[in-house]
Amino acid sequence: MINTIQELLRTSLELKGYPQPDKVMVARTKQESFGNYSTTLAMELSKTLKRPPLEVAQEIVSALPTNPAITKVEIIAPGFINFFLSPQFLQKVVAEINQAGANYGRSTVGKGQRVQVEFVSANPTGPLTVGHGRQAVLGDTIARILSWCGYQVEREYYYNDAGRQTRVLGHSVYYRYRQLLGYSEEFPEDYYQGDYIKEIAKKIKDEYGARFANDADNPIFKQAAEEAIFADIRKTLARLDIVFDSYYNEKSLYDDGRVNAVLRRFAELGVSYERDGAIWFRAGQYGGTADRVLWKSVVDEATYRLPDIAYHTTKFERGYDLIIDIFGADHHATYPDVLAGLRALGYDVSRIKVLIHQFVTLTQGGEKVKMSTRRATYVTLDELIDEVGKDVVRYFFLMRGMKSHLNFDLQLAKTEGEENPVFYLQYAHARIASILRKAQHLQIALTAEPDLSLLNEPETLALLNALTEFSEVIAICLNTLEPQHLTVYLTKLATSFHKFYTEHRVISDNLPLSQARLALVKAVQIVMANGLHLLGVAAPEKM
RNA sequence: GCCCCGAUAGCUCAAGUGGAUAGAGCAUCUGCCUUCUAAGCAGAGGGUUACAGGUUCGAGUCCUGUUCGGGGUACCA
Repeated sequence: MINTIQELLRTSLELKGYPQPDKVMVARTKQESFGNYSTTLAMELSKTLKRPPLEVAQEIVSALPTNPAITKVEIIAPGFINFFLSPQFLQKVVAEINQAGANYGRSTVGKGQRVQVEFVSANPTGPLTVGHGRQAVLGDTIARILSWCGYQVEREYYYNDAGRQTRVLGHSVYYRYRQLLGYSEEFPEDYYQGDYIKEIAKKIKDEYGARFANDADNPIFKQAAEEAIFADIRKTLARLDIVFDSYYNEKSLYDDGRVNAVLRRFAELGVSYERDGAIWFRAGQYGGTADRVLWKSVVDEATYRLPDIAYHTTKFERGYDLIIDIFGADHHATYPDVLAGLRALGYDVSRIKVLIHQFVTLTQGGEKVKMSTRRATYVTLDELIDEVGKDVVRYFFLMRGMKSHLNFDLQLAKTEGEENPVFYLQYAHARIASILRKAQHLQIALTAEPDLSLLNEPETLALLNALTEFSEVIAICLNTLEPQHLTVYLTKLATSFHKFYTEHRVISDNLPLSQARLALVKAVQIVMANGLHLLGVAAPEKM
C-alpha cells in the first residue's frame, strides 16, 4: 500500500510539474485520527517551491488520482497529508491471511540468494553466558527473518582453537588433573577457574590414570576440554532452538595452508612488509586505522588478524551473496582490519555486513559484576533458561535494540520472567485458540467466504489496520536487520486484539457476524503465530 | 590522550531515513469477571529526552563542546 500511495503522489507531482524527490516518504501514522498513512512531502517541497507548505499540500492533493482503497485525504497544519484507507480494503486482508496461513507475510525479495550469518563464535573455554545469549538469540532471529524473506541462509559458528587461549585451557585441565593425582602445586590464578575444568580432568584421570602426569602439552587435555565444552554449548543453544549449520575452526586454516596463502599473497601484492622482525600489514592504506602486525616476532605465530582474514576469504570462496558478521562491542576495533585485508586481496567488501551489539551489564544486588570466563564470574545462559524458560529468554533479548547497553540483574530476572511481556502476546494467541475451540464445539463452521463487510466497528477496523502492517514491519526488519521492530509490532497487534476482545463477542446468535469475526480472529492468530515463529517463541494453544 | 556505543518516567526499555500530543511493561493508585481465558480491559499519577550551545518551518533523532557509563586503542582473541 505504501508503494501505491507513493505512486499516486508521484503522479500528482508530475501533473503539477513539481520536482520529484529521490524518495517520497510515506509512513504509518502514530494516531488513528491522522488516518492510516501520512506524508510530509508538502513540507519538504515548500522550500524549493518557495511557497507555504499548506498551499503545496492543497496543490498536491488536488492533482491526486483517486484510488478505491483510499476514502479520504486530509491536509493538516503545518502541511501533513493524511490518507484514510477504506473499510473494504482493510477487510480484504482477512481473506488474504486466511488463505496464505502459515506462509502469510513471507516474501521472495531474497530471490534465493545465499547468506551466511556468523554469530556466537564463542571460544570453547567455558559455558555460554548471559552475554553470549544476547548474540545467540539476535543472530538466530536475523537468520530466521532472512530465510522468511527468501534468502538461503546458513548459520556458522567460528572458533579459535589455535592460539594462546586454548593452550591455557589445556593447561588448566592439566593442573586440575595433577591435583586429582595428588600433586599439590598451586592452581595458577590466570587459568580457567570454573568447576567444569575439574570434571573434565576427572574424566581423563578415570580413563587414563596417571599416564599424562608429566605431559602438560599432551593434546588430550585441550581436546577433551573442547569436546566437553562444545557438547554443553550445543546443548544450551538447542534449548533456545538454535542450531548451527556449520562450525568452522581456526586450526583448519593453518592445516590447509590458507593462512600461509594470505601471507604470501600479501607479500606478492606488496601490502605487507617486515619491520623489527615482524610482518606488518599496510591496513592504513586499505581503510584500516593503522598498520598492523600479522606475524609476531617475539613468538613465532600469527596475530588473530591473519587467520580472521584467511577465514573470511573462505566465505567469499564459498560463494555467499551476503555475509553477515555479528560481533560484540569488543570486536569493534578489529573488524576494520579484517575488511582492509580483504580489500587488499581484491574482494568486494560491500557484501559483508557487520553488526555490532553492545554488552549485557551484569549486576547483582545493584553491584556491577565483571563477567569473566577465566575467573568463572558469570551467569550462565543455562541458569537463565532454567530460571525463566526459553520464550522469556529469547524475547527478553529481542525486545532491546542491539545498540543499547542492557542491564541484567539475575535477582530481577525471575520477576521479569513472571511479568514478561512475551506472555501478553502468547495470551492473545491462546485466547483466540480458545474461541476457535468453542466455535468448533458449537459446530460453527469457518466459512470460506464470510461477509467481511460486517467488520466495521472502530476497534475492529483498528485491528484490521494492525494486520495490514505486518508485511511492512517484516520489510523494516529485513532492511535494518533489527528484529526488535517485530516485537514492538506484535505488542501493538496484541493490544489491538485484546481491546477488540473486550468490546465484542466473537461467537453470538448472529451467525454471519460470528463467522466474519471468527475469520478475523483466525487471521490475527495466524499473524501472531507467524511473528512469534520468526522470533523463535512458542505460540501456545492454551495458557 | 584518541576512537566507537550509549544516557529518554521511580526501574527495564521503545520511538524506519529529522515530523503531529515522546510511548510500552514493571512498580503505585481507582474501577471492570453469571459471558469465547481477568496472564485481560478502562482510567490516574509519573518527563526540562544528562548538560550547554548550534543547524531549520520542525530536533529524543543531525553538528560542536561538557559530564557520566560501557567497549576499544597490543606482536591478547
